[in-house]
Amino acid sequence: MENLNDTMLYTLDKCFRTYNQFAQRNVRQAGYDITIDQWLILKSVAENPTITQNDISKIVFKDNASITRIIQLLVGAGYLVREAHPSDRRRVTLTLTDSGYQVTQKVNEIAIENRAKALKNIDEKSIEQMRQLMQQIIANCQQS
Amino acid sequence: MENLNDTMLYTLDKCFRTYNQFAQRNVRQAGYDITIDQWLILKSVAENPTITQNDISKIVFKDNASITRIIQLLVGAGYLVREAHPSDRRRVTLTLTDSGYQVTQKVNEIAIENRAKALKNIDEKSIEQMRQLMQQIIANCQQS
DNA sequence: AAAATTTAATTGATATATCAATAATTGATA
DNA sequence: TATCAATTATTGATATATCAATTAAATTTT
Repeated sequence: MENLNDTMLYTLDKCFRTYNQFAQRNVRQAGYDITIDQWLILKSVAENPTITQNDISKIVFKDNASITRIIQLLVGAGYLVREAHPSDRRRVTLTLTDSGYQVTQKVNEIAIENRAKALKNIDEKSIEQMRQLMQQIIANCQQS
Repeated sequence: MENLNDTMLYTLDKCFRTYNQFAQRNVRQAGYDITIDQWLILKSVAENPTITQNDISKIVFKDNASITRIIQLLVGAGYLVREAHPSDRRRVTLTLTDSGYQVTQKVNEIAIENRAKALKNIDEKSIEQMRQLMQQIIANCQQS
C-alpha cells in the first residue's frame, strides 16, 4: 500500500480542511456567531434575490437537504425571511433582514482578508494554473 | 461584492466536494458499505499498528472527537478491535480484524482507480506544482 | 381534463465536524 | 511525594452531509 502522504488528493483534503478551519476561526474571533457555510448562503441570496434553494445548493455544492436545514437556522437567527413565492407555490422566496445584510457584509470583509492571507506569497499565474487544474479534476469526476 | 465563482478557494471547495462524492459513489457501487473516512482510518491502522487515535486525527486532519466516533462504528461493524494499551492506560490499541483487513485492501484498489480517473489527462508536473501550491496555502493558514 | 412526470422543498435516519467540558492517567516539578 | 501540568480519549451539544422517501405543486403527455 502506498503512503497516504504521497497523494495529491490527500493534500487537497488537507488544504481544504486547513483553510476551512482557519477561515472559520477568524470569523469567530472577530465576534461573529455564524459559520462559513451559513454566510455563503446569505451571500448567495444577497447577490441574487430571486434565487431558489435548489439554485443555492448548486452554487455552494451541497445537498438540497443541507440547504433547507441551514436556512432554518438562518431564519431562526433572524438573518433571513422565508415567504411563499408569488407565482410558484413550490418555491420559497428568501429575503435578507437588515441584520442579515449587516452580517453578510462584515463577514465578507473577513473572508477577503482570509483569502489574502491564505494566498500570500503565491503569484497570480500559479493560482490561475491551479484553478484550471481543479476544473479538470472536477470535470473528470463528473464524467466517469 | 465580487462573484463567488471568481475565487480560487471556491474552486477548491468544489473540487474537494466533487471528488469526495465521486469517490464515495464508486465505493458504494462496488458493494462496500463503508465511507471514505472510515476507510482512511482502517488504512492508517493497517499501515501503522501502534498508532494512537491522536495520531490518526493528525494524519486524516480531523478532530479527536470525530475519530472516537468513527472508530466506534468500525468496531461495531467488526472491522476493528479496541484493547487497552499495555503500558499506557490512557491509550487504546487498535487492531484490524480479518474482515477489516479485507475491506481495507478492496477499497484501496477502488481508491487507486478513483485517483487515476480524477487525475486523467493531467501531467505529473502539473500535479506536483499544484501539490506544492497547496502546501503553501496550508502553511499560510497555519501561521496567521 | 385526467394521468403521468417533473420539480421544489421537506423530513427521517445516520454519519461526520467542531467546540467545550470532563475523566483518567501519566509526567514534571517543587 | 504531593501537586500541578500535560496527554489521551470520551461525551454532550449543535451544525452539516448524504441518501432515501415523501409532500405538494407545476408541467407534460395522452
